[in-house]
Amino acid sequence: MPKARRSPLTRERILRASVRLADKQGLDALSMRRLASTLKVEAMSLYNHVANKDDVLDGMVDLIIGEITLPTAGGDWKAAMRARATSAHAVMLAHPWAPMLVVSRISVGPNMLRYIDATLGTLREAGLSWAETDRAWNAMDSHIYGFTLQLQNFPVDPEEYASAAANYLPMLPVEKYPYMHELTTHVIDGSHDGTHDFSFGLELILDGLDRLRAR
Amino acid sequence: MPKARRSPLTRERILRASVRLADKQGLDALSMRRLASTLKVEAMSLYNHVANKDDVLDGMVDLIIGEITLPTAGGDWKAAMRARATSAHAVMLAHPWAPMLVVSRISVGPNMLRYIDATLGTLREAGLSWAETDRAWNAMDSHIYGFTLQLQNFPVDPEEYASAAANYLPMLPVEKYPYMHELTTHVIDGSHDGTHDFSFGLELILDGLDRLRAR
DNA sequence: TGCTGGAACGTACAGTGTAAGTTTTTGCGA
DNA sequence: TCGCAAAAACTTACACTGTACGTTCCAGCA
Repeated sequence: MPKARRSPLTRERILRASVRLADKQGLDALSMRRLASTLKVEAMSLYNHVANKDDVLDGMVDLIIGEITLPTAGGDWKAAMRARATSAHAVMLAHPWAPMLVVSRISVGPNMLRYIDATLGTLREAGLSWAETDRAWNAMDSHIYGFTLQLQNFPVDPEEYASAAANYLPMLPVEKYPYMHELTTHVIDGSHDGTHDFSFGLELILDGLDRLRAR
Repeated sequence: MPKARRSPLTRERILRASVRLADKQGLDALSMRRLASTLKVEAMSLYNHVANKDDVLDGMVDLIIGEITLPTAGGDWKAAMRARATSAHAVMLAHPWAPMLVVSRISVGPNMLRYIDATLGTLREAGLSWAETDRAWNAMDSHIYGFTLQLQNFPVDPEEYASAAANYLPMLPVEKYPYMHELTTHVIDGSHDGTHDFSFGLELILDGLDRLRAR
């Protein structure tokens, strides 16, 4: 008689479940007990496969970094950088817990290392010096993480933003905060949609790098 | 007989103690009980002056935002933006817990509002449209927060970095991560100090904005 | 058939934020 | 100076956290 054998717990399954849970319920909801329960297991059983909660978080980061499309050196470096930044941004929007986690720990997972190496390679082969490559990489990543983190405090939908702005307006008296007040009115009346454009800052950086390269 | 009267607890004192504790012991060490004990008081007494822990965190953010030197419109906008970005960066280095908190919550404290208003005003008076002002502000802040957050995972001291790099090198086999490997060797031998320069990315953005303005 | 190693389980502990109830301290009017 | 009300501190309690430690179960091999 074939007994219902429990499907084996693995590090892989645990990490996938973590990502799913954090995506759906938020990072705060990710506790070892809750994670275990989604896998129909007790909390302590997880520790047979992962070292501790930090290990889980590290694993989650490397897992989703693997979703970013890698740039390839040799072709149009600007297009490659634009593509990788946009992809990274999109991945982090799909996993809102990710940017916070990425910037608050040193990641040395295989996906992360490959991702960094591909980025450095593209910049270097585009003609930047090593120091420029390092700083260009850092500047672009600052934009990616900084922008994505800031975006998470804003309603993405322009209409939603307009109505949210209307609610905020009373907190912004003209005499105290004249510029915020006026900017907000422009958002409300639709003459500025208030959308923060990821590519705006990105293109400033890319153009600047291009001029650096030309010299 | 004059009894030793306890100095009165206030929201102000609580927030200052929070900042001090977080500066010294890190944000993780900031619990309501520990915070209370530094004030020689029980945890629940704090709730007579602050709504809850989130209120404390919000207050801490606004407190340190007040340390940033405000830009003023009318003069050299680029110098003003450079000064405010550098000041913001410096403040966040002095309070390493700050950037994380700032980007993970919507701040509407008086200091924050004044800070934003001054920034928007300077950009607007420099000749940018409202949409450009909004996006320029966002791009610069992305750099400030993103850069500062990334910096916190790196040893600040170049020598420290060089020796840390030597430790990392074995994790970066040439055949798998050729570019990271070579960059690391340059850091080790001192031909590139590995320092990530805050002004590098900032100037790229400022120059880009200047060209935008000129058009 | 019995043993062994691995994996899941159960219990326990120190810590968290904070609701609710109790006691102490303080400032003020009589 | 006294008495009292209100403010503020304290105490207890609860549900939750990560995880150390010890027990139990079970599949695969001798």
